[in-house]
Amino acid sequence: MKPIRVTIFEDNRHLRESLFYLISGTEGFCCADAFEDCNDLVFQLKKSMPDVVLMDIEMPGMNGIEAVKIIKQQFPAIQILMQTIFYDDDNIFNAVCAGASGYILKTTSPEGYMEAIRDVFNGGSPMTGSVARRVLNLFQQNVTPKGNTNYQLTPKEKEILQQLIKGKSYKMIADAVGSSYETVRTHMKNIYSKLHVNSNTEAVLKALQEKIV
Amino acid sequence: MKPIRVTIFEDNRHLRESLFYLISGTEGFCCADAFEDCNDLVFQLKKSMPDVVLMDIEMPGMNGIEAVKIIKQQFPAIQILMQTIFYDDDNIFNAVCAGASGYILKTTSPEGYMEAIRDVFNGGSPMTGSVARRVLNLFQQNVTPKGNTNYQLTPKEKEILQQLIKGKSYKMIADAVGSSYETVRTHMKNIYSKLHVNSNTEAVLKALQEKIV
DNA sequence: TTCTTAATCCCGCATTTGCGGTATAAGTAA
DNA sequence: TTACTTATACCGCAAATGCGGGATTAAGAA
Repeated sequence: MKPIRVTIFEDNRHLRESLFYLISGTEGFCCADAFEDCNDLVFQLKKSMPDVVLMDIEMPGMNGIEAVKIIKQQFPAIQILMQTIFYDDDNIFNAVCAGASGYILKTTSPEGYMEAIRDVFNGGSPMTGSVARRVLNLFQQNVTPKGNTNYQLTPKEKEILQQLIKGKSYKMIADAVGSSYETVRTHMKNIYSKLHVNSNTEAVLKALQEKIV
Repeated sequence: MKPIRVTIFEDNRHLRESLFYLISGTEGFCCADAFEDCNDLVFQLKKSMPDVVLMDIEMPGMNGIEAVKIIKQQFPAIQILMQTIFYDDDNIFNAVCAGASGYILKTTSPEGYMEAIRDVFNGGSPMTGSVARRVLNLFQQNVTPKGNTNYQLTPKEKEILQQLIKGKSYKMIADAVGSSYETVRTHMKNIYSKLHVNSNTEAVLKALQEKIV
């Protein structure tokens, strides 16, 4: 069984060295390298070829989020475990979007660290319950803005609205749904009235936001 | 210190009773009730007033996801921990959207169960690394559809596009950005040309989809 | 200095849209 | 039967939009 190769990016020297010895000293792991910043990021990674990168978010020079983007672009196979001191929604959000796979706090125990590294390596996304909660909150906010409000659109109206949010004009919609231009206009009037909007852009916006379609 | 009150919804009798005794027998916990289905869900919850609900996804009658929606609507303070046999993206997605706070597998150890219950109670979202990974994947898919294509919009053009996707008319935009109506029209022409669209609905659609704004 | 870009503004015209009517046929609920 | 809803269709008009021009100014780049 090959050991899991880990490369560390962490500006705090004490923590960096502690992690280095922790990882090197654990059966089944191997600390390929440890850097204090992301200079020569790509070059260093090419040399050390890690399975897992342990990335600090707060660093001088290039920050951890930027580094994650680059790593994921250049080495999509590398799993990235973020470590940070803070619970910061923006950072969590950005790290996740950039492609980080796990997110742990620096207060995590040595055993926790090793388990998290093993977990990301095995395709998991280790994160403490509190970080996960924040991710879920962001998820709920962004992915399901609402979806509860009911505008009582008839099937035909929904069909026409669907066409509208594809960017079609009334004429094209009429053609698409097999009704006359004037009929589409009538339906649109009713849709606008039900959605409480008064322009096509507002209708598109509302339809997309509230996932009426 | 008050014990954490837990109510179980789980159709498998063996597991339900095991969990009941596990929770009741653990210091600091109290199993308020245990049901095999979600009939009289609201009534039962009013009676048992739990802090945490342990909810099975696969159940006869009302499924766990529906139940979550109702619970979150009626009792927003109750934390819900989903338990399931499967890793199913759709279920994870739906449960999260419905308002579940944690997601564990039934193969979790008794200690794991208790820790997860404590974690949701304390505002965390316990989930195994593999579940978290699926949530993150869904997150990345839904929240960052693309974002790579670059249309070279100038700052002013972006500003105007931002106003447009709020549903404003040219006149209102002119007012909002402090330019004349005619200037806005000129910018719009350029925006349309850069985005390769030829109507405001298409522009809104493209702007929202590709997160140009 | 010249060239380019971004931002500003105006005109005109054909088309589209928003909104006010009116009206008919089919199906459904009271 | 009598409403009500849904879908259908048309007219007219004011306003908004899309698109073709042209033009000036300030700021940088070559």
